[in-house]
Order: sequence, then structure tokens, then C-alpha cells
Amino acid sequence: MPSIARVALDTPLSRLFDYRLPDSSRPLPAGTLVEVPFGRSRQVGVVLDCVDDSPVADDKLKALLRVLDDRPPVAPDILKLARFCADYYHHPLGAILAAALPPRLRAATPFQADTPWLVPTAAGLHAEPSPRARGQRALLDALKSGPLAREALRANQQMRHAATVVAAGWATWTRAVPAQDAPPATAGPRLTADQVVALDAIRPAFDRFSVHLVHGVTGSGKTELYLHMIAERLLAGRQSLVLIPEIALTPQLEGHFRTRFPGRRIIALHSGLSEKERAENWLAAPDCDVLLGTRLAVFTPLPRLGLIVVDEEHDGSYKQQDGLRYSARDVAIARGKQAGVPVVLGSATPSLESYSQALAGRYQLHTLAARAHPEARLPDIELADLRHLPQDNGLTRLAVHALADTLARGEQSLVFLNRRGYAPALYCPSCAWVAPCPHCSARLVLHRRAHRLRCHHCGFGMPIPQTCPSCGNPDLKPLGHGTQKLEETLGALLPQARIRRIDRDTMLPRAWAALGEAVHAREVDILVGTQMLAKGHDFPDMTFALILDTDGALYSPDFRATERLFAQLMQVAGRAGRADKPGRVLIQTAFPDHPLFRYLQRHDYAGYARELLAERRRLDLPPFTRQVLLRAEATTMDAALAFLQRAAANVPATPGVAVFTPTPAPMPRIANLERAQLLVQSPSRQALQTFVRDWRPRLEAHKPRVARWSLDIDPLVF
DNA sequence: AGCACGCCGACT
DNA sequence: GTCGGCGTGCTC
Repeated sequence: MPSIARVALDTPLSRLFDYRLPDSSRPLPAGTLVEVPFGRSRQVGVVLDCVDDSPVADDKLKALLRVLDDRPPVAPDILKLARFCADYYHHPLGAILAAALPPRLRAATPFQADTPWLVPTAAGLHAEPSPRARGQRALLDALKSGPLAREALRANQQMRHAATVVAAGWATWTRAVPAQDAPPATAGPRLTADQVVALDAIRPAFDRFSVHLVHGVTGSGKTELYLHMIAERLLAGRQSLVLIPEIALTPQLEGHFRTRFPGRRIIALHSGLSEKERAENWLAAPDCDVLLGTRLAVFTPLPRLGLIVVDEEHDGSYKQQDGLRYSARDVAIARGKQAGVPVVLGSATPSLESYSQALAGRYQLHTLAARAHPEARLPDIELADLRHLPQDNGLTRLAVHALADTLARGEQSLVFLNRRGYAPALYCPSCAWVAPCPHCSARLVLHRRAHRLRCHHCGFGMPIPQTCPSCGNPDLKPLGHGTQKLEETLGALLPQARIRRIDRDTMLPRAWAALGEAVHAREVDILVGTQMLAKGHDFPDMTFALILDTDGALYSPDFRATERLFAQLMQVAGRAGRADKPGRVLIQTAFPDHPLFRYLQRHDYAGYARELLAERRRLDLPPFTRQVLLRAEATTMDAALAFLQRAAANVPATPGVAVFTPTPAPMPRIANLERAQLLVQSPSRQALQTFVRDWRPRLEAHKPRVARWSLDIDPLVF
């Protein structure tokens, strides 16, 4: 009889810990949550296995404290997915499970889910309780015609019978009433020809793994296509997992799903929920019909999973940037493979990595070219040549006139400027000093309302200096334009306009809904903002979009910056215009001849994506680069760099893998540590995988004289 | 990652 | 004499 449990714990150590089972205990099924002593504290961990003996010395073994049987074991599909992630991202399994589980379920305190409904189990429908147990019989008969509410049972004094029936396995308490013969999905609009073609192409793949990239221009009805697929999967009794980038988009989409699938169980999961709601929704997920959520929802147990949709697949929010660095889009694909179900990626501006996979034939490409409302024409895109037009505070007269015209017509405008703050720099006209960030190479950004200088790179902040620290000049000037200053300028030029600014400084996560309502209620004339404007919100009366200051990204050495800019411009342009009236887009640029604009004016995202990929091929570069970043922190920069140099020297020569020179890395000055980093790149997933596998144990054996070191594996990598 | 143990500088 | 800085090592 196995007496040892192997437990995954949330530590940075990539190994399991063994604990003695209580003498009376039977082996615990994999996935069971247990509380164990760890060091001098306690932790909740996940049992992966029960074995007869342990390599750990007997006197070091501790006994596990408690089996948390108030919550179900982690489901096999999630354990399997977590194992994949541990391997793929080179991250400890325990840490992944910790990230995957709702925090409330990892707390040792007893968890009581709200389970107001009693429903019969399959066994309960045919159960024959003893004829003398009249109360139980009556209860079971009642259950056969529908679920019963806890409140009603309590009022009828049937709780005792309920407990007996549950103990016998004939009924269970649940959070949501299961749909009993849910009515069919309500009819949506007629599918367009493109949608029918895509649906017919994806349908034959419903019962096996495949990846589909749906490239559909804004308004082409990607959501409608998802809804049809989900409806078909529902008829086959299968669940759908729908991932979206942002919490702000959940409520509106959830409402959409509920009206479309009346009586079906639709569950939302995102970090905006309370801990209790998150835990309850996670526990209820195995019985749901559709799970709708942000990136963390990719780890929800769904035993009847039949379809995965990743909407706006290009969106950066799918990547977790700290701790376990994963891309929910990539994990979703892995999950689809494990479950043997199709994964549908949708976007008006697919990421280059997905697009190149589609061109290579690994993903199936489906294009929705026509808008669902054919009368909704795509907007005209004009360029304002900054080389020949005078400007006032960064605005050409063309731009100001267009804004004024739109305002006079009572329509709304959108102004896109990808720079937060008041001005991107503070400078001294007499000695040319520019406020630098003391901790990294970036410049400090002037935030006038907060009366501070801030580093957008590392988060450093300081009060605005009164005089130039270099020459004492009291007349420091803002340099360039940020969204704050733009808001001020527009306010002065168009005093009657109601202007709202949205960027990371003004938008708390919950403010989105209110803003959407204000825009819909026409309480806003001009919306000024950063790339947040490029995310999937509908602004139905927005007929003019002004785009400022794109030039930094046009010739950026980072080709991904250009790619991102193009996607943002497409997204912004796609939002301009009404069903009855084409929109207008004006872009101010000093480089009107840049090829990006030709493709943009033709609304040809695919053409530009092909062009970028072809350019990479010409330069003998892979379509995208995978990378591993090794970071080391030490009290002196020399120590951190020395560690990385040793690491680089220890690297086994792997063909196709480039190891760069270690460089100092910016970081906020916490705990008096300096950080250095080493970049390792390769186009080949296989090569990097092998490389990290060989490399890691060598680093671990190294006993480095650094405070911390970590491997950051870009989610693109594996 | 936490958290303790342990060894050298400025303090009631 | 000790309080406390962070270097080192450990967690079944």
C-alpha cells in the first residue's frame, strides 16, 4: 500500500516533495489538494502520485497535514496541460499549478461554494430507495421533474432527506441549474458567403485537433462565426472555451452569448471577479456550456471541451509578462492538441507568427473579406505630409479643420497618439540637458497633472525640478507632445468640444464600461488616447480618426514595432465610420512614402504581412525570432556580468543559436541590486529547447555569486 | 521565493 | 555588550 505522496509545491524548485500519508489514508488520486508543512510554514500543494517509498531519508520526511476534501482534485486535463507548460516554459510544475488554480482554492481555509440547487445524478434517476423511506422517495420523485432550490427544501423541512439522497450518490448540489432541454440557439443574422465558406471548412475538423486562423476585417462578423460554431458544438453536447484579451470586453460579450444561447450555462472567468466568484466559477466550469474568459481561463477544467476560440489573437494581453511567462494563445493551441479539438484564432490583424504559420500551411487560413453590412464602406485614409505643412503644437491645420468639421456635424472623433504623459521629455534650452532616468537608459516623461517626472520603463518617479540640475537655468521646457499636452492643446483650439483622454494614466480597469457608455450617449466629442483605443471597442458614431506621431515606429530597428503600428492603425481605421457613412482617417507623417501607408490605404493587411515576411526572408531572417533572456542580479554590476559571462562561456555550442554579449539591464533600484541580462536567440524552437535543457543544469550547478538569476523565456519561444 | 543562520559595524 | 546589515543555504 503506497504510503508516500509526491506533491507539487509553489516554489522556484523544479522538483516534487514527498510526504508521508496518514496511516489510515488510502492512496490519494492525482490532483488532490493537500496542506503540507514546508520549511517553517505551510503550503497547499497538489498530489501527483502516491508511491511506496521515497529517495528522501526517513527522518526528513514529514507527514501531510490535511487532505482538502472540500474541493475536487485538479482535473486530469489541467494536470496534463500544466505538465506541458512546465516543459515548454521550463518552469516548476508546482508554480504552474499555483498560477492555474484560483487563489481561493489554494488557501487552506475551508471552502464552501454557493450551491443553491439540488439536481439528480444519473444514478438518482433510476434509484429505488427503500419503500419505507417515504421522504426520500418523495424527494427523488420531485427531483425527476426538475432541480430543487435549497431554500425551498429548507422551507419544506426536506434538508435531512436531501442529505441522505446526496450521501447515496443520487443527487448533488450545484451552483447553476443545468439546462433542461435548453431551447435552441436563437437565430442570428444570416451568414455572409465568406462566413459560410469558413464554417464549412472548419466543420469537418470539429472532432480532431487543427488550428484555424480567421482573418476578418473589422465588421466582417468574426463573432457571428464563433457563435455558429459554438451552437453546433453545443448540439453535439460539447463545451466551448472562448478567450478574449481584456476584462473590459467580457460583460458585453457575455450578454451577447446569453441572449443567443438562452438557458445555457455560460460562465465568465477573469481577474475582475472576486476570489470567491472566481473559485465558484472554476468549480462550476466542468458542467458549463460556454466558458468565456481572459488568459487565465485557459487553465479551466472542461471535460467535454469541443472547441477553443482565441479572439483578437494578436493582442499582447495574452502574454503574461511576469512570473510564469506564458502566452494563453499558445497554451490554448497546446490544449487543443491534447484534447483533440480545433482551435480557432481570430483577428483583423493577425500576428505575424500566426500568419506565417498559416502561409506555411500549418494553420488553415480563412479570410472574411466582406463586411457583414455591405453598405458600411471602409474609411478613406489620407496622409498629411509633415514636411510641408506648418504645425501648431504638433497639429497640422488639416487636422484641426477636420476635427472642427466633425464637431460641427455633431459627430465624434478619435485622436490616436502613442505617447502617454504631458511631454516625452523635459529639457533645458540653455545647456541641452534632458532629464534622464537614474536607473535605466530611458528619458523621464513629464506628467504635468501629477507634477512629476516618470520613467515609463522602470516606474521610477520624482518631482519636477525647478531649475536645471546641470546649469541652474530655471526655465526648463517640455519637449515633444504626449496625450496630456494634446488634450490641453485641443481644449484650447476647440473650447466647445467635450474631450476625454484615455491611456494607462487615466483608465482604471473598471472605467472602461463607463467610458463606453459616455461615448455611446454622445457625451464625448473627441476621444484622445494611446493604443488602448486600438482594442476591440465599438464607437458607432466615430466618423473621423486622427493619427499623430507614427514616425518613430516606421523606421524602428525593431521590425515588430512596425508590425504593431500597422495593426494598431488598421484597428483604429476599422473603427472609423458608421453603417450609413464611411469614415475618414487622417495620418500625420513625415514619411508619406513608407510602404506601410500604401497597404493601409488599400486596407490590405495581408499584403503588408506578406511584404514584411518576404523582407525577413530577403534578409535571411526567420519570420520571427524566439528568445530566452537570462537575467542575473547581484550587488555589483561586475558580479552580475561576470556570472553571465561564465554562463555564456559554459554554453554548449548549439548550431543556429546566437548567444549575445551580456549587457547591463535597467531595473528599479530595489534591495541595492544591479541587473544584467544575456539574450539567446534562435529561429528554431527545437534548437532553443535543446539548448535550455543542456544549459540549465550547468547554471544550477554553478553556485552563482549572484542574488538571483532567472530564465525569461519569451512566450514565442516554444 | 521566503526564511533562518551567521558573521562584522554603530549604537541604547 | 547587542541590534541589524545582507551573504549563504535549505525547504520532503
